[in-house]
Amino acid sequence: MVAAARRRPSLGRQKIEIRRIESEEARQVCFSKRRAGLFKKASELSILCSADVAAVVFSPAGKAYSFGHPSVELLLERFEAPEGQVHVQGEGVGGEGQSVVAELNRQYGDLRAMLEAEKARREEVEEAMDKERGARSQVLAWVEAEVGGMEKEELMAFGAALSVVQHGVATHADQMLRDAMVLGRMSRAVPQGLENYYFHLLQTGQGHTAGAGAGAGDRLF
Amino acid sequence: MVAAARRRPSLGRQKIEIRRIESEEARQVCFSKRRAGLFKKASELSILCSADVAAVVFSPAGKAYSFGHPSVELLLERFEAPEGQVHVQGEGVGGEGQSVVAELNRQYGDLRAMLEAEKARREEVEEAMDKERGARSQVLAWVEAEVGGMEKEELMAFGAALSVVQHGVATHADQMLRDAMVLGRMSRAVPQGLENYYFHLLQTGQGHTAGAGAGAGDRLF
DNA sequence: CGGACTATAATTAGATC
DNA sequence: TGATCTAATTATAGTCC
Repeated sequence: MVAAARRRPSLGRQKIEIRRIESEEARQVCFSKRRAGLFKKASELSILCSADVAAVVFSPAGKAYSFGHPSVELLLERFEAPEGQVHVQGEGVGGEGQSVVAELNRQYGDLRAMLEAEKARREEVEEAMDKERGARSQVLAWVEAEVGGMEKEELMAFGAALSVVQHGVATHADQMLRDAMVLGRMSRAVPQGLENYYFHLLQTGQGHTAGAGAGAGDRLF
Repeated sequence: MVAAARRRPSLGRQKIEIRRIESEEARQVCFSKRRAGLFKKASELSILCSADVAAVVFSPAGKAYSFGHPSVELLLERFEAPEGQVHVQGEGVGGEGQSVVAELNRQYGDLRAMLEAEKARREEVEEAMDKERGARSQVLAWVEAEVGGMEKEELMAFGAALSVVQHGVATHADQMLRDAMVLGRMSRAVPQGLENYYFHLLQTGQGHTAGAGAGAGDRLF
């Protein structure tokens, strides 16, 4: 401490947003630290609560790291065990949606745990989202209007379908646009300002059957 | 202030040793809290570092919870493949996974992979379900979170797809639900938000298990 | 990449409703 | 069983080795 002004050793931990870290280096450092932290948490959980826990992590580079008690393989096997798979026996078209809903509810049961976790993150995201405007708010407004008139049953189906849609969008945005065009006669309610893009990108398209993925939810969805 | 000495509201967090919690009740509470925390950490890791992460937890009662990005099953498949991976098993009950973690961190050879191209990473997304408001707001909340992280291009596709979905739902809500159940085996495409915290509920032993979820075929729409 | 360090952001044990 | 609250324990972002 010779110099008069001693440089502060560190600013201490800084708050960061939960979004991809752009800096290659920082991302790598963070990966190492958090991976270790995750495994530690997993370990503590298994010990404190006598629970079996397995965690697998693939680094961006492709390396695989894992933690498992009793062993990853064993747990994964148990997890994949088809013994629990639900078999929607002959989707007896005769049944009414209601029974399906009931079945769904039963299946998801404790899925509520997930909502719990999501809630936490949602709050953070919500904040950052306030700044966003533009096309986003348009889509939202549109959805809000549409959803507003749906019945529970429809809402569940909608939610399920959204799950699938979202994934497709994130993965193949362009292709999605084309497919969507072909499949739907999107002549109807389309967020303003977005319709132009549809036509703009429309070219070819082979229709696909829409499949919905169930979202999640204790009793809805 | 009635009494002279006001009892302190709480002693605050207490330090605990990492060993099986004897109290049945305390153990259950701890399990819930830490399970949520673990999944959150897993989610953050996957987002911050664009890493693929999967975690499976079996409660002492036998229920299985899981988190996976992109999906547990997809990652498990990859994990099974004999690549240059390193895994460790924690001893959980009775052991201290701590040292194991340290060892794991050290274990890394120098294998690079080709998985890098596969990450269709996304940004932050979270969904919160306000049970108080009903399914409607849940769907909205999800969409809200989803849309917030999309790029313009994705947004366009999303908007396009939405109109199609909306139409389909309004017309065949029941059927869509059914399709969702049959098609979705809750594996591949668990969309963000629902995807990030995509928990799977299993019941070792009896009853049926959950398996549903999102995941239409390889392509959706 | 794994450690070490500092100061601060997050998590969560314990008790309550 | 879940949500809250308080206070203390942990996890870590940033930086250097």
